[in-house]
Amino acid sequence: MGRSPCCDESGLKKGPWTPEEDQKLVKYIQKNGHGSWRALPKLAGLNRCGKSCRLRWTNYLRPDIKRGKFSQEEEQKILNLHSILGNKWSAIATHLSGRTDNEIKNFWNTHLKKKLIQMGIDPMTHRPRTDIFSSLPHLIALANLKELIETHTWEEQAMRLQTEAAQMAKLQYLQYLLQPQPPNSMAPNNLPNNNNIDQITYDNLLNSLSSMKDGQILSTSQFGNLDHESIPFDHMPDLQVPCQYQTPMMNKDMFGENSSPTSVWNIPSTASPSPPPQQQSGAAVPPFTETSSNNYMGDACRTSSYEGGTSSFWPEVLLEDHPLFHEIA
DNA sequence: AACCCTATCAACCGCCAACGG
DNA sequence: GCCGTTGGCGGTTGATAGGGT
Repeated sequence: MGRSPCCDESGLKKGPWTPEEDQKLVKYIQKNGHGSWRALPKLAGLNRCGKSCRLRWTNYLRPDIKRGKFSQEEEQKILNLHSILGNKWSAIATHLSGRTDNEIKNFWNTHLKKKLIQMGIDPMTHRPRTDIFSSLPHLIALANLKELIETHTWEEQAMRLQTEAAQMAKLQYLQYLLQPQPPNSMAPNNLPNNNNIDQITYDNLLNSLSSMKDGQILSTSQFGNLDHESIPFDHMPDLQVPCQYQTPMMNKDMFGENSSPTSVWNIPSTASPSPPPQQQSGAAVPPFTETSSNNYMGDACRTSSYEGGTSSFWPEVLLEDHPLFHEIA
């Protein structure tokens, strides 16, 4: 047993492909199909290894490849899929027609990963980060706030502080909504009896996330579509108490119109545990169940028991917990 | 203009599973 | 069942472009 020797063979060309080489490869495959990749280079008159030819074809020359910038819709889809599938780039690519796994991987590593980190969300678990670095943007904002105090009136400071607090609350709410939760979740008694956190709201949240520019720190305007009409901000303080919800395991546009029932984000209106979501036949991804949760999310989902419906999460640092907050206030 | 730094992405590397003799 | 071959995948690298100083 051993690695394929094809790439170790000396004398074969490496590095960027020339237009002539591309032409040879395309011409050959269009005429004969690729067949055995190992045999192809010789047959096509290329001084390359089969692996290099395969990669060039699948990542660049294939006629069905879509090039150019990723759309907001694609970006949102990648975020959704990555939260479920992790770094399974080829699996993610199957849901984005015309995009290669390599392209998606690059896009993730250069854009989306950074964006999530900026938001204080762990790009691997899609959950709020609790380490010191995750709070950096907030601390910087607070530092800026402190600086403002020295140059502004008390009224101006108070107004500014209020805005910052609202911003933090919204950030927390966003993070809370993005928090992966297990099945059989309990609804907190103190939330309104409605289903406001549904697919549309979730889509809005992800749109907010997607529309952020690289390096941008959250601003209140980023949540423009999350107002009192669409989400229960009146209950924001309650979000710090232990509570659970079912989470969306997939977005409706991920698998087309017939997505799994788990694509709807339900907040049960009673305190009784809700049944686990049922899987629809043909769903590309299994429903979120305790036994399969390892494949989806982080440890918390895997290890928690939800029979009794009681658990806690959200180890988020509150704005008022920060020493600077009191110093300013 | 020259240099440096950063972002981007095509291409490579190494590992692994599937397959067939 | 063993072993070699092959294709596929995810991680990483390095060339290049573009922006900033």
